[in-house]
Amino acid sequence: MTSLIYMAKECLQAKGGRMTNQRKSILSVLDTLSGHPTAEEVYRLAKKKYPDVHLSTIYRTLRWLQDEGLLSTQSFAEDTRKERFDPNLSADHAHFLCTKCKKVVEFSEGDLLAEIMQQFESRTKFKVEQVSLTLYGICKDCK
Amino acid sequence: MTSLIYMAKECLQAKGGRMTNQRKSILSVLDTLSGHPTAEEVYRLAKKKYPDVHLSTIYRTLRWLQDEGLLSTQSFAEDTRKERFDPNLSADHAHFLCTKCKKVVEFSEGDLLAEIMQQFESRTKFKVEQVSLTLYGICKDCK
DNA sequence: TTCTTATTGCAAATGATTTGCAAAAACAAA
DNA sequence: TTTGTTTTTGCAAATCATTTGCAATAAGAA
Repeated sequence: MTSLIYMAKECLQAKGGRMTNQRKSILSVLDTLSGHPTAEEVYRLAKKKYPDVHLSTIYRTLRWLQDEGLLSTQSFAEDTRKERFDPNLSADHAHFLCTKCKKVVEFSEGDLLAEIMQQFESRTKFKVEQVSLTLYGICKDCK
Repeated sequence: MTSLIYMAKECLQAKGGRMTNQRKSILSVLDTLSGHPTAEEVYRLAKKKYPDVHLSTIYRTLRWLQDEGLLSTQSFAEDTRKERFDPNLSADHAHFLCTKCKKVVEFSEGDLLAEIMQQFESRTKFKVEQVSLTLYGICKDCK
């Protein structure tokens, strides 16, 4: 799997964009992180590598990566107003959110999701383009 | 199925709350509405019945109904910052959102959702308390 | 009708995210 | 390396949905 940094560089080259220290720090944070961070979380971590990044730069960079299709966003019932950024682009995964520790766990569920889409399409004649499946509960560690 | 208005009155009686004209107008809007309105939408409709309602009263009433368990909230990828209020309390339904006309369609899917929960629980040893399934696409009318 | 206390209107606060703009930094070209 | 062009940044102010404090209003019991 190619890294975010690499893919981002390709986008920049294609459009005459520039690789700044700020972007480098943000990309490396996203590359090493396993979860679904909020902008604030990315901000805190990116600051360790490049203390002068401004929060608005985090937002701009995250939004840019999203526009380039290198990142998707989720919002969970826990806090619907706060966006979470998901570097895992494969469409065939679902999420589990622990309501205690707020941890997000991904699980690939490609077959199931595809089946749900097909069933619903044939039953309703609607055209389904995307499925979002999220489970809420308590993770093993918190039990 | 008992109406929202009726259930709300019961809640009021139990706790010495009061049935105001504002609440009546909001409840009747929710009772007749079929979709998943935002606070703004409830506001616009409630104003027709009781022109002096203030938006903050809408929010307070919606939140109150939610706390009483008579309403649940959803947020959809279309606009993650805006909450939508769902008078359908049965846990066993999923949503389809048309990305063109923003219409929300509910479909009962109890068996499927229960099965997903059980499968995931036995596979991961996590405790699943809630499942949220949302499909996005184009509805029949918009095709 | 009166009294108590829940509820409202309003304006101001909040919190996440976005935007305008002048200053700073990339990178291409010289 | 210096210059020039253009992208990107920092910062402060704007936005937008939602919440809150408080004095004024109105339910509903007595």
